[in-house]
Amino acid sequence: MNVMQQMQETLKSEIKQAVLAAELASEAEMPAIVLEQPKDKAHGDYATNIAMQLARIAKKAPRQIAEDIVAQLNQTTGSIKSVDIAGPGFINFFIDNQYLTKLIPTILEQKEEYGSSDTGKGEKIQIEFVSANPTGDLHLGHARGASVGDSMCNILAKAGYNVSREYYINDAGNQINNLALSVQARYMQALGKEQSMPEDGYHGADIIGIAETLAKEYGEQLLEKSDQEQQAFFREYGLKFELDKLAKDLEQFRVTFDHWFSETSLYEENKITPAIELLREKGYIYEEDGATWFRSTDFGDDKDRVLVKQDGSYTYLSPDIAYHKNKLDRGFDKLINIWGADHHGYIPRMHAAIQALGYDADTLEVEIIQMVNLFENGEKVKMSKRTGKAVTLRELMEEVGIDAMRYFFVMRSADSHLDFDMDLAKSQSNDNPVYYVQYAHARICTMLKQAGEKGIDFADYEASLLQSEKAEELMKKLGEFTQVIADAAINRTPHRITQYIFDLSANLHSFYNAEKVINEDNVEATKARLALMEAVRITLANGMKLIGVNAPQSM
RNA sequence: GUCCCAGUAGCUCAGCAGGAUAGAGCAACAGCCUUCUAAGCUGUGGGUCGCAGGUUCGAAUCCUGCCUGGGACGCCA
Repeated sequence: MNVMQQMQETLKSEIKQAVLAAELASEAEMPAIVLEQPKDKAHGDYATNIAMQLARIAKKAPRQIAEDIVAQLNQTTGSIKSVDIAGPGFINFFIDNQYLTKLIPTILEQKEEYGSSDTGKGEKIQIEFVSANPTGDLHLGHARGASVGDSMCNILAKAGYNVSREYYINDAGNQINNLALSVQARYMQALGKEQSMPEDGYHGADIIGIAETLAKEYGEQLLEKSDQEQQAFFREYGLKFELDKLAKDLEQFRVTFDHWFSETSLYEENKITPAIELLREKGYIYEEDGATWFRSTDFGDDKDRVLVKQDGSYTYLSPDIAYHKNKLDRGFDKLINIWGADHHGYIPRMHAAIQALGYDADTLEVEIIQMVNLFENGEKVKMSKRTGKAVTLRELMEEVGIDAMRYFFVMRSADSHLDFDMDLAKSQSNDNPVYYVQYAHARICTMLKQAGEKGIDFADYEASLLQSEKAEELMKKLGEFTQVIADAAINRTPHRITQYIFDLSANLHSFYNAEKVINEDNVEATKARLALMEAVRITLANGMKLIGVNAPQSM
């Protein structure tokens, strides 16, 4: 807890004591004390609506209640400068913000650790994200999922959760057979032979690339194998190629995983049938029309779901249930799946499965990432995985740059559709918000460097010299960082981090324009300002790291 | 037909475990570089928070219905 949070806690407990002392409510009736930061400075540094909340309990007019509270308030603690009653009954607190200067040594000392908290209390959370089929290139939607997922992991870890990142490899279904057939067809074509693509084949350029490599390396050798052997070969080769490429692209995108979990392993280790049998023992399974059904309607699903088809093969749901059972068996307190919006209809049956396995529905949390629309030259770019003409993650990284992409994909709330404006993301201009933030960081680096060149060492500084309004605003913003991360973690809203670093950057730029940091005629004040700058730099860098954006020394 | 998401300034979006005069960026307009990077700053204008009810001292925020846009509703994955 930093000084700002301590300050707020002190204030809350003072308010509570005053309410009790005024006999307005008993301990049991006491509502949660809400402190907010008013938008208007005339309403003080903090305000509470407690008087309105108590109106019904105390059966008095809010303004009268507010007066009773203020009369009982111990104003000598908590740096309270003055207290006002305003509006319908708000109590406004004006604080002596000198206490904020204590933040600076804290931040300089904690460095990369600043912003951490134990909010999560070590809760074991597994986050599964991306999990794109290894049948082609990652596209725009995956890129958003990867950005949001990775940022969420970083944020939760920083807020004290024990996070495990996982990628589920769909390497067992029909799509992999199609992959093998597609590679085979392209291989034949590469050898100059007439061969049409399978009906649900993958038309991406990457498949053509695989085939050309194979044609070059093996010539017509592979045709000597039996059709079955060829299938197996193309399947394995294609899968390995696609997986390596996925991992490499994601790593370049600054997204890594603790575990890559193979669907095939569920088959190989015979995990699926036992999972179904477990549900059968619990009475959630029945046979009908030659198929095996899961009675998911017991848990609010629209209809029951088939687990084993008439032909004896599993539906997709079966390995998924086995997979989630496996996750739970690994001892996670909570599972978070990050899915594209097109899979949201799958949520009720998955929640049903979790409950049928004997867990609370909210043990599994599904975060839905809404669709991304790509705009170029003011026009919407149509995407199609079938024709392979979708814009890929790799192309975007080359064309747009990773920093801008990572920033853009988390800057909106995940449940809003995102319009990705290529021209804006590419533009090296002040229209591009990622530069605004990076520029703030680079500006500070320049100042620190120049101070160093002038021989100014701010190891010993007196933070209390920071008394200007702009400096105070900056420090206030710095103090919010830990709580912002905690809120972003609890609410699973990584976009709050982009908002925060944008706001902090705005404060920095404003400060920069209002005050000259390095003034050799006043070395003591200069040192204090340099320490503040370093604190801002650390906080900005920590924030950018959470969303996978680089913090440049210069621009 | 059922379900999910969205509808807030000209545009793109925050705000939504209820709070005071609803915010930001872009666009428009007016200013600020002999001074640490102007990729910056300062200011102005701009809103029936989709519509209609309801709950409340108080609703953009919660509830109900409706309208519009997007998506999902397979013994596909």
